[in-house]
Amino acid sequence: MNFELISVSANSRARAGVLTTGHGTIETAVFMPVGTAGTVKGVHTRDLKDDVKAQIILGNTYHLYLRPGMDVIEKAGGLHKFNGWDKPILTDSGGYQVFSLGDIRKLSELAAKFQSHIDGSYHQFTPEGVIDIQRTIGADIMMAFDECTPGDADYNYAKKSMELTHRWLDRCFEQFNKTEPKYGYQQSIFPIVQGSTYPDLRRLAVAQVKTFDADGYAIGGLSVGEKEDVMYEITEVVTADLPVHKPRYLMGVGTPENILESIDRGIDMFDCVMPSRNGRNGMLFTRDGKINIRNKKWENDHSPIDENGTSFVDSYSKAYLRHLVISNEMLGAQIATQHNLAFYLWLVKTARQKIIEGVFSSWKNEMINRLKHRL
RNA sequence: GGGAAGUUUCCAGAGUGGCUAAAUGGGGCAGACUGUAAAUCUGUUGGCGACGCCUUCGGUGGUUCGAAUCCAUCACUUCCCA
Repeated sequence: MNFELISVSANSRARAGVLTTGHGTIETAVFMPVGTAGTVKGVHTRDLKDDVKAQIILGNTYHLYLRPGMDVIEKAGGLHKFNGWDKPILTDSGGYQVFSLGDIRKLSELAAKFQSHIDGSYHQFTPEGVIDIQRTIGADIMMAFDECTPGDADYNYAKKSMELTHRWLDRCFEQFNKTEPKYGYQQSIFPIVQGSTYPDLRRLAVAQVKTFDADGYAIGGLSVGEKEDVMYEITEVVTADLPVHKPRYLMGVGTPENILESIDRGIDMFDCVMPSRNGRNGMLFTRDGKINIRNKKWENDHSPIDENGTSFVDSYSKAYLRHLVISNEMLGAQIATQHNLAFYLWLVKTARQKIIEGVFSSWKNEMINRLKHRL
C-alpha cells in the first residue's frame, strides 16, 4: 500500500492524497460508506460505484463472522467476490461491537467474549482470531482489534482501556506478520489510537502506535458521546503527532460538518452510518442543510429532492420520496440512502478539490454555515 | 314480520357508577440517529386565557352527591329465523 500526499492546505492541516491498494487507488479525503453485513444497505454495487462514486466501502468482522460465517466467505473467494465489489474494502475489527454490544460481552486480557445478537450463542474474539478473520474476508485494509473506550470514561478506565488496546495491538501485528493474504493481493493493517478525551493519553497512544510502521493510522473512541469541541480538540492533538506521510482515518465520523472540520484538522478517511441509517429513517443531507422528508411541509413539494445533487435519484420529487418513506416502501429508503451517500462523496471530493486549489478554508467556512440549516 | 347483538375520542378497539379526556394498536404530527443488535427508537395526538377550566363516549329524557358505564325512549348498524 502506498500513500502519496498531493497537496496540503497552507493555513490548516487539510490534505489531499492518493492511496494505492490492491484494488485500485483512493483519492483522499475520502468517505467510506458502511456496509456492515457485506452490503451498503439498499444500494447496488453498480450504483455505489457509478452513481454514488464510492471508492472504498466497509465491512464488519463481527457481523460477517456470525453470518454468513467464514466458511462461506472463504469458499466465495473473499468478500470482494462474494458481494461483487471489486474496489477496496476496509473491515472494522469488531472493536466497536465490543463497545456497542456492551451488555452481552465480557473483556479479559486474552479475549473479548460475547454472545451473538442473532442467536445468543457464545463466541470470543482474540486479536489473533480477528486478524485471521480479516485475512479470510480479504479486506484491503484491516483494523487492529481494540476496545472502543466510551466517551464518558474516567481517566483511570481510559488509561487501562488504552493499555489493553496496545497489548492487543502487539498481538495483532504479530499475527499479521506471520500470516499471508489468501487471495493474491496485499492487505494492510491500521492501528487504532485510543485514549478517550485525555490529551496526554492520546499522545501516549500515538507514540505507541507509531512504533509500528503501519500503512495508515486510525483514531478511534471519538463521536462516542463526548462533546463536539472535545472531539475536534482530540483530533488535533492526535494528527499533530501522527506521521505526515501516512493516511489518517477518523473512525465513525460523522456529520457533514464533523467531516469538514476534521479534514481541516488533518484527517484523510472517514466512515459513518449516518448517511445510510439516517437516510433510511427519512433524513436527507444536502449542501443547503438537512431535510426531514417525512415532514408535512413536503407533502406537495414536487420539486427535485436536491436540485444540486449529483445522483440520478435526486430528480425524484420531495413529495414522492415523502410518500415512499411514509408508506414504508423500500424504494424510499433506497433513494434516501443513495442520495445521502452521493452527497457525502461529493462533499469530500469537493473538499479535496478546494484543498488542491488552495481555497479550502474559506470554502469550508461557507459550507458549514449552509449545512447548519434545517430545511 | 319475529329475535339477538351493537353504536366510545381520526380508525380499530378496551372500558360496564367516582382512580376516565378515557387502556392498547393503527394512522397523524414532531424529534432522535456518528467504526450499524436500527427499513429503528422516542415524544405527542379533544379544546383553552393549561399546575386549572370547558366540551366529549349515537340522539333525547331520566335515576344518582356523581353516568361512557344504570333506566326509558328514538335513530341507525350487523347477524339469525320467517
